[in-house]
Amino acid sequence: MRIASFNINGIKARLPRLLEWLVETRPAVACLQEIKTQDEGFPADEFAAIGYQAIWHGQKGFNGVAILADGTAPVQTQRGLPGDQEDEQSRYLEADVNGVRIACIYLPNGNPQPGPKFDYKLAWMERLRSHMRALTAQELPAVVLGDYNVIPEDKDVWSPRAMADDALMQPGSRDAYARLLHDGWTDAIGTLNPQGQVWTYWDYQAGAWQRDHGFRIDHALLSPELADRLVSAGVDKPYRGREKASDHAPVWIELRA
DNA sequence: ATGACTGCCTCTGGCAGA
Repeated sequence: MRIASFNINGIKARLPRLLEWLVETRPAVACLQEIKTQDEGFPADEFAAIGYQAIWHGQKGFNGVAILADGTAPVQTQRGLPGDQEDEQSRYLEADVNGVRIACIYLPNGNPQPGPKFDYKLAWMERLRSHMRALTAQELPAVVLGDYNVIPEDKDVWSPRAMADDALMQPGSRDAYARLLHDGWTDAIGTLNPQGQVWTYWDYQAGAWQRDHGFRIDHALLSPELADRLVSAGVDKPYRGREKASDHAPVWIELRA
């Protein structure tokens, strides 16, 4: 069973690329981030035409997440991250698919830091941790995957020096991410690539793709119940090099049965 | 070098992204 995540940076602009990727790699589940559309604009029919059913949480202009499942309807278990009634940003969606709890996240970027956007990021990460602890308490086979907007360690970025002031790799961001791992969650791609140097994002600017100036910010965290079933994990890197590509590449995990 | 690109909604320039 393959479960994938793709920050698509605009579902309208990216639809042909997205459909192509689904047909070519055929994940059982695909989590999408940055759909950048209101609920009414979500192209559910286009996905149904290639055999995927979907749930989504849109927002006008930016953010927005969705969960697609091959040949079955995702059963929604949560829409929006709990813990703050005031938070109206669409960054969290959760569903059960084939006995696995799937949480699709688009964690706040946090730049510029310091500042209110960074404070929001850290507060969001605290809320995420609380909710993930609730998931592990239920002893569910669960995966929380998506764009975490955190570079976990220096080996996960082409140049720690160039990125030193970025919100993605501040100690506060990294510590909050490390706490999730300490709680018992397994970083699938990180665990299978201990040497680092695996990227999931390359900036549009400054020839970052051509120079392979990337970093790893899209992650799949597995609950203890699911970690035992991990077979492999990876990045669909070539999709970053196609025409009209997203600035992220898709990431995926493969689970036993 | 206060650089570089892309998408969105549109006050077609300003914001957001990372």
